[in-house]
Amino acid sequence: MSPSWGRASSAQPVALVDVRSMFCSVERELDPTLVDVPLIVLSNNDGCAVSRTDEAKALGVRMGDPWFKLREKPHLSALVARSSNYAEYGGYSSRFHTIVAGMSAVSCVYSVDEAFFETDRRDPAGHVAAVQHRVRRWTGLPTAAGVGSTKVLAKVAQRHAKTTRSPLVDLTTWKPGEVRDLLAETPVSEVWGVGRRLTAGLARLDVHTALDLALVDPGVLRRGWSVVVERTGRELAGVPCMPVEYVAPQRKQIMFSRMLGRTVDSPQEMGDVLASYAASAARRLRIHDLEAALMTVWISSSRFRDHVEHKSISVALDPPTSDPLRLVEATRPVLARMRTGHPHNRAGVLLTGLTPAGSQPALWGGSDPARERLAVAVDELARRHGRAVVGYGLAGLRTAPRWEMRRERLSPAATTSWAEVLTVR
DNA sequence: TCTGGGGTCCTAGGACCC
DNA sequence: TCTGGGGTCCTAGGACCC
Repeated sequence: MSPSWGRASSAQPVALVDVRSMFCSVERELDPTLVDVPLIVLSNNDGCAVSRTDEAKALGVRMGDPWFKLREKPHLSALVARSSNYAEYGGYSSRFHTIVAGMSAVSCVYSVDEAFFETDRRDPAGHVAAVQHRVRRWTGLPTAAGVGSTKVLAKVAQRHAKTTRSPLVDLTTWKPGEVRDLLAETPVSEVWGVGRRLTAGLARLDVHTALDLALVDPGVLRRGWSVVVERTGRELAGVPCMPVEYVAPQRKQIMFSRMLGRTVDSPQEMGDVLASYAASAARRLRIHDLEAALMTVWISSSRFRDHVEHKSISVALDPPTSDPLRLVEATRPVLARMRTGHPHNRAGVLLTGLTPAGSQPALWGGSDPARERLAVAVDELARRHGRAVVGYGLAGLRTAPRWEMRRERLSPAATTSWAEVLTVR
C-alpha cells in the first residue's frame, strides 16, 4: 500500500479547529489587562498549570508544572496565574461549538476546545477561515486549524499551524513530497493516539517519526498492539478509518473526584467528603436523566509520597438508582477500610452501568416518592442559595469545610454570575 | 503546606452456557 | 476413565486523550 496524501485522495477533507490556549484565552476575554501578559490557568486546588499562553511557554513553563514551585522561581516573577473557572469555560465552549456546528454539515465535538468537521470540497481553506473568523468575532477566541484527508492528518496539520503560529495549515493543497517531509520531521510521540508506552514500543521497531509509522505494515501494528494503532497508521498514510460524523454522546460513566484542599485522616471527615461527592454525582445523574447500577468509591493519599494508601470498593446498586441518599449510603463501606491517621488527599466516586431513568422497572414497587421529592428539594435549595446551604450528612455546612479545594486566584465570573457582570463606565 | 478532573476504547481473561 | 469447542457477557486494567 502506498500512501495517498493530498488532493489525490477521494475523501472529503477533514478540518480540526482548536481554540488556542482555551482557558487562558477566556481569562483574557474576561480581563483584558491579561493580554500580552505571561499567563497560566491552574488546575483545581490551584495545583498545577493546565493552560499556558505563548508568553508563559516562552518563559519555560510546562504543562503540569506545580504552582507552588513556579511561584518560587525568580525568573517567573512576571508570570500571572488564575484559578480555573469551569463554569465560564463551559459557556465559551458551547458558543464555540454552536458556531462550528452551524457552519458545517458534518461535525463533531472532540473536546472542550476542539471540533472536527468535513469541509467544502472545492475550497477547504476558505471554509475553515470563515469558521475561524466567526469564532473570533462572536466569542473573541483565537483558533488554530488544520486540514487533511483524514482526522489524524488534520491533527498533524493543526499541530504544525500551532508551532508555526499560522492560523491555518491545509495539507490537501500540499504536494505529496511536502507532506512526506512534514511527517518525517514529526516525532512519532507527537502523533494523535501515540503516548509514552507506544513510543517506546515503536522505537524497538525503529519507528521514530510519523512517516515511519505511516509506512509500517498495518498488520504488524494490529498484531503487535491493537486496531486502534493500526487505524492511526493507516490514517497517517491518508486512508480514512475514523468517521467524522457526529455521534450522540451516550454517557458510559460519571465520575466525581477531587484533590482535597487539606489532608483528611479520619473516617468521620472522609465520610463528609464522600457524602458531598456522592451528592454531586447524583446531581449529574439526574441532569442527564440516568440511573447507575454500580458505584466505585476510592480514597487515597498523595502519589508523590512514600506509603501510598489506596482503597476502593465497588457497590452494586440494585435496582439502578439516582437517589442521592442511596449513593451516600454506598460510600460507607470504604470508610471501614480507611487507615485512620494516614493523610489522605484524594477521593472520588465513579458511577457505571448507566441506563435511562425508569427504564428498569423495579421489582418491589419502584422508587420512594418521598425520597425523590427530597432530592429535588435539595437540588433546588442548592441552586437558589448555593451548595453550602444544604447537603447530606454533615456535607452541607455554612462555612466551607477545611478540605474544600483552594481557588485563591479566581477571576470574576463575568458571564455566568449576575453579581460579577463587568461594569462599563 | 502545595503536583487536575474528567473521559474513551480496547483487550484479556473468567464465568457461564449449550 | 474420559474431560471439546465455540459463543456471549462482564469486569479489570492498560493506554491514551484533552
